[in-house]
Amino acid sequence: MDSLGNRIKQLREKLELPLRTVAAYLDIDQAVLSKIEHGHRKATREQVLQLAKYFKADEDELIVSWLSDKLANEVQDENLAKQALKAAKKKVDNFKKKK
Amino acid sequence: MDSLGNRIKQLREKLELPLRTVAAYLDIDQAVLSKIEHGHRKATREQVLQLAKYFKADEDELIVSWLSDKLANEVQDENLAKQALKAAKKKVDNFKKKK
DNA sequence: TTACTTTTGACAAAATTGGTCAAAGCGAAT
DNA sequence: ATTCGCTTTGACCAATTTTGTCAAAAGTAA
Repeated sequence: MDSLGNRIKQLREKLELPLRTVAAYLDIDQAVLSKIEHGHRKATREQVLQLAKYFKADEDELIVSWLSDKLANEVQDENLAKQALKAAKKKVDNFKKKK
Repeated sequence: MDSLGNRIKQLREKLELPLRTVAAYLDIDQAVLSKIEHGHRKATREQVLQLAKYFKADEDELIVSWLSDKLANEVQDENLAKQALKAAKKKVDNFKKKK
């Protein structure tokens, strides 16, 4: 699974579009999009959805990519990252049962 | 795996201490500690470490509890939570290899 | 009721996020 | 070597979120 940044960079380059064009569609400065592609900034949820639409890409795939970036980021430097992810999974499972 | 809040509430009640006392040790208002115990506020990393020390509890256990709370929280309402966690795990594994 | 603890909500300061803008860096074409 | 368009970087700013205080309300036990 790629980072969201890599993924949208691929998509953009396949169409040979400049940052400017895609950024305009998202209504942000191209600088921000550049940073998103490189993982120096996080995209917002809304932006991910817009990007999926724009590139006619699978929305779920991009969301998973985006979410997992956030998760990975949050624990990456932690020694206990793996255990935390495992425990988080259980918590989420449990939460789902309640509904 | 319990939430951090539950865990420290257990620890505090076993010693029959009021919020006030533990909060004083953390140098925060008891209101904040109450909220942390109930999961209405997140603790800071530093606070988790202080709590482990205070209660002579296992630091790693509390950190995992705290981290997994954060992770679970971030994806809890997402349909794709499970897939995101799975993908995050791979990303973290990959990251570790690089070091 | 009184005395103590806990919970809640309004508020404020500090930190983080999400953006703009301008300048610098890079590559390809002339 | 210069220029042209695209990309990257960094300084700065506004808006949002976080982290805490304080005071009052709600519980609880004597």
